[in-house]
Amino acid sequence: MNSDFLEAQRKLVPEMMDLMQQRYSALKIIDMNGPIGRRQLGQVARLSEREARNVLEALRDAGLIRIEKEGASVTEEGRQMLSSLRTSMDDWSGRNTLARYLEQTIGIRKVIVVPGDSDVTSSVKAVIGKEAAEQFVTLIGDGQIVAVTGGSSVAAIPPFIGKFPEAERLRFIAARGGVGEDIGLQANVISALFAQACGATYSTFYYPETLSEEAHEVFRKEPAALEMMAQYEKTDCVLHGIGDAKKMAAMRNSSDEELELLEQGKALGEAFGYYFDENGNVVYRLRTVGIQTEQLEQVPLLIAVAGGASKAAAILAYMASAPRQTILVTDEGAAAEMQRILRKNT
Amino acid sequence: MNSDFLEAQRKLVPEMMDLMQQRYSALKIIDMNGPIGRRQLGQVARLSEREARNVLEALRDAGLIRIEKEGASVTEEGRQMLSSLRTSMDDWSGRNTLARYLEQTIGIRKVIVVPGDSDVTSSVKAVIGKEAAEQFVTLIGDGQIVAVTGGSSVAAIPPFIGKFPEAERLRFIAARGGVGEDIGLQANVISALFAQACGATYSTFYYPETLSEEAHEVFRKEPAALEMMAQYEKTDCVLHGIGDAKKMAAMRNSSDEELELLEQGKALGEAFGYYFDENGNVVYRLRTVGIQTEQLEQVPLLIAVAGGASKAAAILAYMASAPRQTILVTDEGAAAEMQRILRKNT
DNA sequence: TTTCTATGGACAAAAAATGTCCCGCATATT
DNA sequence: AATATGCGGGACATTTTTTGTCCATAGAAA
Repeated sequence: MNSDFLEAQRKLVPEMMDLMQQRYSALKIIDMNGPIGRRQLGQVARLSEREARNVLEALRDAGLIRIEKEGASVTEEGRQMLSSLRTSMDDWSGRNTLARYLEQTIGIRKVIVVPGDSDVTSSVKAVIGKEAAEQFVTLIGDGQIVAVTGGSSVAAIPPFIGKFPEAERLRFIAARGGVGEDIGLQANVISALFAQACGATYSTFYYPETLSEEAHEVFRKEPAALEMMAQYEKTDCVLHGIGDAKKMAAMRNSSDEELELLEQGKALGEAFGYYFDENGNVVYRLRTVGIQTEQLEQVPLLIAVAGGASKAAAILAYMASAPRQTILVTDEGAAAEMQRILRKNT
Repeated sequence: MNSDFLEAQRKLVPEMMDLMQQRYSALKIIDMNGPIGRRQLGQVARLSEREARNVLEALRDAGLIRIEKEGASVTEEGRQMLSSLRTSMDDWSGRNTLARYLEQTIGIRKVIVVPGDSDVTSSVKAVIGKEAAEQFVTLIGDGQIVAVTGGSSVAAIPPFIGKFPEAERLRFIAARGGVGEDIGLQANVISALFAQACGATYSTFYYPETLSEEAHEVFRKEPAALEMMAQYEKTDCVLHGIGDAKKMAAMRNSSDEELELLEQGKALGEAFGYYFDENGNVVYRLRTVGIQTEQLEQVPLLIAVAGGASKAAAILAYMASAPRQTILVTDEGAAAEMQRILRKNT
């Protein structure tokens, strides 16, 4: 309940959250470090002298701290406030610091961490979808080409995309040819869902995967295939999921030699039909028409969507070589696990 | 729960609360008035064109409104936010607007409305006390004389006054001589409670009420009485309750002629031993040494404390002639009833 | 006593918010 | 069809606020 309220507030008055967190953490620091002075607080909380002073004065006016010659200390009321806000604030601000930690460590544009773990609570996927939808709508420009991949994570986005002004001039395409059986999660279908959700156009493209090498050669030169490959060159935005290498291979009924390759290459993550090892190296790729990793570098808006602790390793594998402009929307379960892995490896 | 959180927030980031309310009410207005423009919204919400513009842009960035050629309208997400915040915000902001309405209508410095009704929930008295204590501590200066009256409302304040720097140099006195039987609520005792709570000094003074007219004359010239009256001249702050005229008269075992006078004069409220009618006229006053209404005008800090719907009429009676610098701390029950009475009389 | 660190005052410089225009455009009205 | 109204958005000079920074001074500790 409280958490909902915080989320709602973050929407309504985003400026407030910074201030609130600043003051709350200052209060915490004052509580722990006994009487503390303005400059000292500034150092600990990474605030300039003036900022520290402002915070201090605000807290004093609120009656939360007492401010005397030997420094500032928390009043009884301040202590009550601290304990009454502890759970919800720490929860919220914990996810925030987690997100910033990942942004810096992975080295990508932005990480958004929603509460929960989609492995445990399935509804968390919808929250990820919602957040991703918001990023997409906010950042997408006019008249652009958007490539989407398959997977349930990406499929969770369209329900949260309403009609917006620029939408009509967008074109959604599948980032690759068809996957396996589960038709609900195919990239083709999902691009249609997107287009339908916001009133945009879309191109379908079906690429039979289980073909012989010769058939592939022929197919690649088909007008439809060439057209698709031209679109990939002009792609402005990619919305994609990240899969666990083993699960993906299993879902795709991969051949024994494929499995062998993945096993030997220690593949962990999968995205766009590429399999990545721990260090982001491509160890295998599906033979299909689709967007290429080199092309990704040129795409200005890249949104990766994946959640659940079980996907942490896969996400990290892909992120090791992901373009800097990537935005990752994930959940607390995956984010926490990613942090644990990263800390272990250092 | 949510309401608690808002209260906590009001303490932690008070600057933002009006911003939040501004945006929330703007969102409500946009929701109701269909597509509405910047200037029009400004008129309805009493915002300048620029302010309206800022609010509009903030709401747009939050994805809560859609802003098109024909004006701004609420998105689905905005509608959800609206309904999810409705109860808590309306509750909170309702009390706020109630407070401002009373400030303007009564014409006093400040009105604070706490949630609840002390007639119904007795713990609300403590909240009033807490809020009054905060006002007092914030606004009281150094080395001042504070006069307090009796009554359970004022008695609810001391528990929330901690020791603060200026406290040692304060002096608490009773605003009048003794009241009736209930010793727990006598002004003398309460001044002692205040002094004890914050480590200040206090003067006791006992004035026997049930004396003949001649005895009064003599008593008034006693050194102790004269000393007390001199203190009243120098009083810097008054903390007082407001009583219902009839109940007070009954509690005081008033004589038949007194009751007759109160009845004829249509006394509604009581404060400092003065009885007031609907228009704030003094219809009767107790024969006792105490602070005078004329002196009140000179007192810079006046805090009136009273709650419960049943006291609404009494509060209004006193407030009709209360000095402008008065701060009233009351509860929702009383405030709502006061508003009803005021609206009926216009 | 000396030294250290604290607060609070002060103030110029920088940054942000505000009021107030105008423009082009769509829609409603005459 | 012509006109008027109300819309968003750009622009800009002018406040108003915030920020960085210095200094004076007062307790606490050494």
